[in-house]
Amino acid sequence: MKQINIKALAQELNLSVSTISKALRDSYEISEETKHRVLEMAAKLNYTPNPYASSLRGKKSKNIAIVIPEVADSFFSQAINGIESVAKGKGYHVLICLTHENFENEQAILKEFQSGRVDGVLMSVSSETASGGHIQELIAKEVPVVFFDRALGEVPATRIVTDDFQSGYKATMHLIGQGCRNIAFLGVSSKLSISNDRMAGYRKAMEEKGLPFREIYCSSSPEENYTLIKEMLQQPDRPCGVLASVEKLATLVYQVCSDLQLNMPADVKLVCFSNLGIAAMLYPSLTTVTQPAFEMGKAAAAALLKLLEKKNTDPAGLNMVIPSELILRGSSL
Amino acid sequence: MKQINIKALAQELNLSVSTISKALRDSYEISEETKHRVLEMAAKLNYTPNPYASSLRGKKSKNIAIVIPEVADSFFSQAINGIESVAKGKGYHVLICLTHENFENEQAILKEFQSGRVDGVLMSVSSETASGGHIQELIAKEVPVVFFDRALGEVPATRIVTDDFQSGYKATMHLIGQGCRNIAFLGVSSKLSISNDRMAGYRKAMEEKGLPFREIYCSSSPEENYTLIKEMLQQPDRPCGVLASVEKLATLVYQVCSDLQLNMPADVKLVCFSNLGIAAMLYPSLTTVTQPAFEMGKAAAAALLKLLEKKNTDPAGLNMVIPSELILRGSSL
DNA sequence: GTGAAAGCGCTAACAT
DNA sequence: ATGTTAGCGCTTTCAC
Repeated sequence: MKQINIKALAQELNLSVSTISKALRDSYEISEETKHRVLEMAAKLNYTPNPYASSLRGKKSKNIAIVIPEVADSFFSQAINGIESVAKGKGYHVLICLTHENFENEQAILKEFQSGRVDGVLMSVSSETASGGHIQELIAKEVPVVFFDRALGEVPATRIVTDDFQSGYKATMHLIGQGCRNIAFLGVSSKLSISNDRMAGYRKAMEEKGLPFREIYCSSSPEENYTLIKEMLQQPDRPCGVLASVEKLATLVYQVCSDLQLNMPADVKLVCFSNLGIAAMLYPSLTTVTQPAFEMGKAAAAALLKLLEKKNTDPAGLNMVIPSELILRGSSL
Repeated sequence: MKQINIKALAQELNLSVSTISKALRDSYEISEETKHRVLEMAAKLNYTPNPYASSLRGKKSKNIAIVIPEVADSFFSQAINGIESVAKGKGYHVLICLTHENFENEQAILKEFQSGRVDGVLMSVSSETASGGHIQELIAKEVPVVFFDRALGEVPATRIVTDDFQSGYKATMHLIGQGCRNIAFLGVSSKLSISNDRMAGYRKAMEEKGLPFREIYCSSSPEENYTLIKEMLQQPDRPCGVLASVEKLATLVYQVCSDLQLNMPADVKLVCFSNLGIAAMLYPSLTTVTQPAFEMGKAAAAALLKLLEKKNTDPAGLNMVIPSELILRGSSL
């Protein structure tokens, strides 16, 4: 890297480094004419400020991190776009870090952030994350953390979520309305907020109708999950309705049904929390609880930037709930 | 950010900062015992080195960037995982930057990288990218660039691609074999290597069989593309076979067929370059040219790290082609 | 085997 | 309105 720096600019213009620095930052102390000359020369020499130097100096990196389990998920990829759209406007850079649903990875990433690499963190916890020590530790080092979608109850921080409970309830009621009495809930992990809230909604609906619960916790291994779901659908009293809490599980239900020659929706009706654009083109088309992914991303980023911009007041953070939408399609009709 | 630094460690242990620094980097100059003490104290105080300070000092950031059009694409999300898997092993951090298929965005991102923010760049150019000045400029500043999938011909750099020409040929031959004579090719942009190579394969096949070309260039606007595809499929001599060069276009074909009440595969047969895991569950299931996304990501990252690690010899870079696989499914049978 | 000191590029007091 | 200077935290000679 050969790099033009402020010193080079200063020499070129016969000015001091501080004048250049101030001019570049549009300080009121500098005359318009000088600013102009500096900007011109900077453009001419193709000057790009060294972000490490100013981060080191200013203790602000203008970087924020998105910590999520996976990028190959319709919800997360849309949420990323929402986050990006607001971060970019405020001059922040976005680091995307993947935990692969693994707690150790998540810990390592957050540990790394204690170094000051990022000014703040937006996160959706991994399905293995049961405790929030690593998050608390980061917050203690004054790096603000905002949860979106998957929050951790024990950590007092701003959280932008959707109405998981309500959606779980509505989705279940829909399946019951379609004649299902034996309905299974496919959860991701007993630790995960979204999974639990969605399940609580499911339970409420089942309870109201006097129907028995049937809950299956899946792991982060597709192979294991495939087996779990297959076993479930091979039983004599197999469920006729399935509510899948995440996209990856719905895909497996399709696969298992195909392999077992079960007919959707005749034999098995399926509803899934998903933002898949091609849900309508699946066979059968997939009934989804579609989350406001882009909006959630935007809201989360806005909340984080607010925390970064001003000394915030609210210690526990705000709590925002954006509703999801149940979109009925062939898999449950 | 309150942060434990080397100085604090030094005071705590009654050693000098340089000794600490050397101990942490496992220098041969430092006694085993001291190293041990330092490491212990570092762990105890939860020390995390300030990456900005060492980047500033060492002129190496240990960051690499992935510059891609979108993250909501099966190929890219798999490639990211491949890249990550090798970067992590070598202690590199990965920045994911999205161009949204926009040339100005791409320029701005690469310009930014002239600052030394990253040590190297892995990229798949946007569909609007026609010239490589911005890339050349970055390379001139000694930031190595490696292309994966979408390369730019005019820029001499390492490129990891798949056999686009061959795959385009094979896919077209398959459609012809299924009885299609009127086959349309949906390209992304006349500028894009992958689009052109895939199209060249298509042309070769069509030429061999004496069939007329029918090529449509799509934009980056889904709405425009929908209209384009709809118009194409509404014509009296509508194609009975379609080869889509990217995933996003295939989705639109499904949509248009559904809206126009056209039957796939009876009325329209479709083949698409895509890595969608749920291709088999679409209706009809989608015949795909599936790329070795993960492997390409790994290979690209490995190539970049090699460039970073040693003063490389090869100025034009290496050229690696990993073959794709044509997977026949319902949409073309 | 350990320490002192210079300096990476930038910013912000504090002069002038 | 412009310049001087001290340091952000780290690495790396060079000395001891």
